[in-house]
Amino acid sequence: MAATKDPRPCSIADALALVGEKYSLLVLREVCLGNGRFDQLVRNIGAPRDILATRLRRLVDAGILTKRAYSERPQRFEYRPTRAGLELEPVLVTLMAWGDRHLREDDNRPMVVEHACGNELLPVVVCQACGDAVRHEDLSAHPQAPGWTVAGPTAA
Amino acid sequence: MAATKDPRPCSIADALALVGEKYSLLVLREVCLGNGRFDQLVRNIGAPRDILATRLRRLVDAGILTKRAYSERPQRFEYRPTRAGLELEPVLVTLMAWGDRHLREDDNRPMVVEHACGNELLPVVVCQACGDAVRHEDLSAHPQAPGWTVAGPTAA
DNA sequence: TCCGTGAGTTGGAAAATCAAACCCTCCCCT
DNA sequence: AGGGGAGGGTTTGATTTTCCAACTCACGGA
Repeated sequence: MAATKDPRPCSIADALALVGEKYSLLVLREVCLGNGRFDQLVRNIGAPRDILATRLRRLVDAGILTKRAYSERPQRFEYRPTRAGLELEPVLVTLMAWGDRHLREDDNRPMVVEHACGNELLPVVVCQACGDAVRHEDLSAHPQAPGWTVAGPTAA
Repeated sequence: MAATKDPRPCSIADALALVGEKYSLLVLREVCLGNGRFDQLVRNIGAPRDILATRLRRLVDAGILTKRAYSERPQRFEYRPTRAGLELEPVLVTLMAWGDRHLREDDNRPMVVEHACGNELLPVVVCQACGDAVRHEDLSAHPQAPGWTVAGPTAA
């Protein structure tokens, strides 16, 4: 999976190296929903069991999931998100909202998420400093390391 | 790439079916930075040229990228994000922030993004209704379709 | 004419995925 | 004591993808 010669140091690439493989983010979805058992994951995700076992090992090694026994004798396990894993949930809900908007005609969404405030969750990515929603035109990229060149209006 | 029997209708899965293949989101990163030419993409992403060609076709077909000629005679092309593509940028910056926080010791980030407000962009995913940052404990999932079962505190 | 650039395509070896079957441990039923 | 689950994986062999290097084609410039 390692992009053998990615010349760009990049946290997006690094993050995707951990969670960008097929099924990994769906595993996280299920685990965040509380469906952390192997057979649940197989059924709900539709992944081959061997692949799923590989992904789970990777995610545990990466510190995104933990494996806990929910029963000794017989030993039975459950995967749960770590804090780092939970912090990927905003990525999931943002991706879900994008899919709802662009991949479906209005309002046959497969799932609605409710926020503690009582409203349906419509996730918006904002700038922490000013609170404004992030729009492409308002961003400019500043590479900190060699290997980067950016063109156009976002140039350093 | 299609998960042949995913029993869960899910916009996260659908979105990942389009942009979840290896390199696709890195293509979007580059294109959002203004580096939309084939050879730039090859160099900056480090992907095999044939795979990249396949990904670009898929992303154009999906309406996430467009292919424009920036020169006739000789014909030279450039890929640019569509509106739908630009709306994935919040996912990218959120993922980048996660990688910066969890995958690097403090402050050798490869790239800093500046927001129009003058501050460094720290993306936060908030609930549009109440403005609060999204935290796992505040969410509850409500499946709208058959095939879903959720366990635990987020149950329907 | 020869070289270089941009934008891919082609061919074959190497790696990852898939589906189905299998295994092991325990528990329950009789 | 035997048989039948369930849970949590591993094994096997066929199918797909990826990977890499080399190649193509169209131009433009020296």
